[in-house]
Amino acid sequence: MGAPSTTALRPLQRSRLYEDVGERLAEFVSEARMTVGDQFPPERDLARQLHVSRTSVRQSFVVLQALGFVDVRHGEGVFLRRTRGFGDSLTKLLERRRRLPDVLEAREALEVKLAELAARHRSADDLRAMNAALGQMGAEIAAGGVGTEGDAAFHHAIALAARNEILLHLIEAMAEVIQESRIESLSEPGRPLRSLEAHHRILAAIESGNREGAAEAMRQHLRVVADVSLLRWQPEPADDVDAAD
Amino acid sequence: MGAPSTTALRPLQRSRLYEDVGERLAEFVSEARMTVGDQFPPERDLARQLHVSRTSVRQSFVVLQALGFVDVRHGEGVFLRRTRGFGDSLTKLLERRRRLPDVLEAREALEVKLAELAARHRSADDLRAMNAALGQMGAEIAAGGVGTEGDAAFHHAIALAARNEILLHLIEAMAEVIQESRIESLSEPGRPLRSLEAHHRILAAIESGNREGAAEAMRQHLRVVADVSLLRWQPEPADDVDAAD
DNA sequence: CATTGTCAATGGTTGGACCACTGGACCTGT
DNA sequence: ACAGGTCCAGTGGTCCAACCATTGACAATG
Repeated sequence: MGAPSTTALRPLQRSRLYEDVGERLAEFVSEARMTVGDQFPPERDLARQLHVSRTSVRQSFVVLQALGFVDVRHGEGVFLRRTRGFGDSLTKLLERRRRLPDVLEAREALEVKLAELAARHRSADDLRAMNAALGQMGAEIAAGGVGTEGDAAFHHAIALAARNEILLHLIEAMAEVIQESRIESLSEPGRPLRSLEAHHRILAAIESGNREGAAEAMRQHLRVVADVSLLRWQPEPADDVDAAD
Repeated sequence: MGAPSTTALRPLQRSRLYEDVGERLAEFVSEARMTVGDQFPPERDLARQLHVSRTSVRQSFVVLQALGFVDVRHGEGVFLRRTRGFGDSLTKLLERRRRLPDVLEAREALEVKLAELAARHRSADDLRAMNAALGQMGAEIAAGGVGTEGDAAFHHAIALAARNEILLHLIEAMAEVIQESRIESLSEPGRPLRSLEAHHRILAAIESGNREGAAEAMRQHLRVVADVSLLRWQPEPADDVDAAD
């Protein structure tokens, strides 16, 4: 461990072949000016031209199909299904820190709606879960913690109470990034208690079935959270050139 | 075509092998009580037990990795990354018609926020695109059409103007299903013109930078659309038993 | 002209071979 | 004993060659 941390000796990471192939295919789509519905060259040709096995090409297409970018039809060929964001799946997008403002805005869009729906659909069990989460958060804070677990549990309970699988899926896809901003926010002095109070207001609105009130309480809460997160946030210099916009 | 339509002779459709393997793996995860971080059996073993080639098993894992469910580590093995919704990706969720209310609610959550952001960030180019879309929609209607293309172009232009890649990605993931409801809605007598008027109100708010007004105009517009769609909507009986809820 | 049969093109699957990486067992000199 | 190095079995990564299954077009047939 005594050696200086050099740039040259950083761990070299080899990407998987099918990932590289996927990138080339993305390049090809734009170079060849392909539009939705167009057909790709046969797998065998692509394999020959890229100097990889057909297996690797196929793995790429399997992934691209799973992500909804292409349409693989037995006996016909492979077809382009949508162009936008061919290279960046949601996961990849979320990995970039400099997207934090985007994430916070998206979170607000989803959670405000979730709170509104929760106020409409909440059951006795849902309310119990939310209460338990707040109890947990209080206990965490009393024990000297910042209450991240209780916080996460509360928001999750609301998402479940909203009874909307699509929204639940979307918010869960962003769970990891949201967790990061949550930790930042709750580490601010005085924040845990203030957040806990905001949560109680949200819960009260949901419990009484006040949809607009629940939505508004959630919006206020998230704006504060976002504000704190953004203060600590330093945008990274763009590591790639996405000139097109 | 004179033969009676029998149940037995319906076209049999084979799913892809790696999809079946994926389902088995999902079953395995729950049967084996696997939790996050646990390791899967080696690919070779799985291939032998499932009576498929190792290639097919690998294709499954490649897809599962792309969807974020597993972690494939060269030289080590394959590990479970998250349990939630192993079986149902967003795509699969969206394929189910009986989720229409969920889709419409999710759409409202996203598009209302997009309108608000568009009112803040719109450039001259954005406004031109929106105007062009409304022109196209008007032309379609004048030509006897219902204006679906112009409608789609308008909403897309707003999504672009919002300058939020995450939200853009989310709304695009739902583009297909939204298009279906769009067609239904605009097929209603008198709807195309009424929609066009609503669009003009939204555009006016965005153009003047009135964030709250843009959000509210969009909300009103979508509530009408949702209302009409829901009237025609017939929930399908559950085709699967998801008892857990 | 409609129907049927044939066939080339293309994706789907297989089994086996070999390479690359990881982690632990084992050896070795001190 | 211990630190260090070596070796090796296990595991994922890639390739190849062959064959199966499906599709669409075209020729042969009536």
